[in-house]
Amino acid sequence: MSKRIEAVQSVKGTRDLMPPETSVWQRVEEEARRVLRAYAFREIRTPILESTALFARSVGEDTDIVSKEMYTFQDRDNESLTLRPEATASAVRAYIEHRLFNEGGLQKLYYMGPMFRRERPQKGRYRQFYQIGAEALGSDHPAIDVESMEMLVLLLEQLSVQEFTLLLNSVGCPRCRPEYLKVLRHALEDVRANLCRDCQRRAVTNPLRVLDCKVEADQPIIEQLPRMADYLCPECRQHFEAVKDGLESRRIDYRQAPRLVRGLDYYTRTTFEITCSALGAQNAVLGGGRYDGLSEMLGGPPAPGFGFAIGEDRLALVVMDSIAKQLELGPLAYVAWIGEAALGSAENLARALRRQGISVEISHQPMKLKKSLGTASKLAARFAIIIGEGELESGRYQVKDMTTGQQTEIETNQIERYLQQNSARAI
RNA sequence: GUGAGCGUAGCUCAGCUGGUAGAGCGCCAGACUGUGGAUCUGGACGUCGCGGGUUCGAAUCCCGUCGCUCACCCCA
Repeated sequence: MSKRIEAVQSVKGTRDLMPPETSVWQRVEEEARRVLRAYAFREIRTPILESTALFARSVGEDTDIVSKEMYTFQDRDNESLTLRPEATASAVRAYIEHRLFNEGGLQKLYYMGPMFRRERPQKGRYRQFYQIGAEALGSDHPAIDVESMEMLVLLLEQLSVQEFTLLLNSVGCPRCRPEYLKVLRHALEDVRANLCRDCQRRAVTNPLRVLDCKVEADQPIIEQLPRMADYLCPECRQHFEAVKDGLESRRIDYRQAPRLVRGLDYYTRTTFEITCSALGAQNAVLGGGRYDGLSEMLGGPPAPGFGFAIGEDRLALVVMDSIAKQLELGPLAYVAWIGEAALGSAENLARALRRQGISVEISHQPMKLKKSLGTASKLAARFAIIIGEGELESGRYQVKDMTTGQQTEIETNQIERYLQQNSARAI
């Protein structure tokens, strides 16, 4: 007996994006491109596959991402390759490789595409996920930080995202951060016993994480812990103040988040995140910050930078409810033909309209008119064009507006114009 | 990687303490042979996630496995 063949399914943590969801993604990407272009960012496309060393050196050997989440394999010539877990490293690598620093001034680049991290999937977290990111390289001016955040807030507004919070912090630089960590560790030793179980562990493994604890009972203790902001060196402090002033003068709401910690080693000074309550546990829609030493870590010249990544999966999730329905547009016209004699004329009309970029659907099989209109209705077509014996003879086709039920006879060569004029919406 | 919950028709789900499957929505057809969305009537559709075990008998109980969800962790 033959055994039933098991259906192959998508691999864990990856998924197919299907209509109507894809129309939300298209909307998000269109708007992102528009806003990025408005702020003079230009697109780059880097490989998804990179040398493992790139991420080890930039993101950091000891981070979770590098130490346990990367898809890494030996190529046939034994080179170690990795599916990118993020793209800032790639962007900076490309910046160095193509000597963009020789062009002087600021280089503003953006990218979008899939990233890979082998984590346990859950809502808003996938093994293949998508980011839209941008990097501004070649300046450490605080206005870069402010302008980027301004742009992101604009993007969210354009996408009608309602409830979001901008969280801001400074993680200092290689000069002042170690000093703070020492102080924090010391402070934690005294209060450790009173913290929750998780924090007792974090106090040793990753003291910064204690600051991010959500347990109610721990909050009073955490409040009392030393803050990075109080240990910034003069330069970092000045930068932080300038960023805050910039946001305030532009009327951009933010919340200072002394506990906001980012898990990548290359961050310096400004770090930020925008969260959305609608997302649940994985509530960060986007995040980023400054990385003034990254170029040098990757063998390039000094080139301070600021960048961010938007979690497209999460942003799409937030945008979904509000606009998914209104984005689902059917074809502008459905061609309903009656009888084999009308098929040729119907196909000619469909082709002519389609060549003008008008979205048209047509049946390749004979159907009763009733069924044709039912299909047009189901597809949410705006118009149905009816072509039968009478229409063939007169050369005037019936054009029915499916929203009003109104029907008009239109000269064949006038149909395109009629459709354009009588539809308020885009093709 | 750890812990918990869940996988039954295309979708949302019901199925009590084991007696080999049901509803709503959707789909198809007809009432209505060139006019859709409403109504009525009829119809099709299930590897009960997969594999094994217990049993006379398993969607139901047990074990394993895959997947999803939630939390931890981490981050986008």
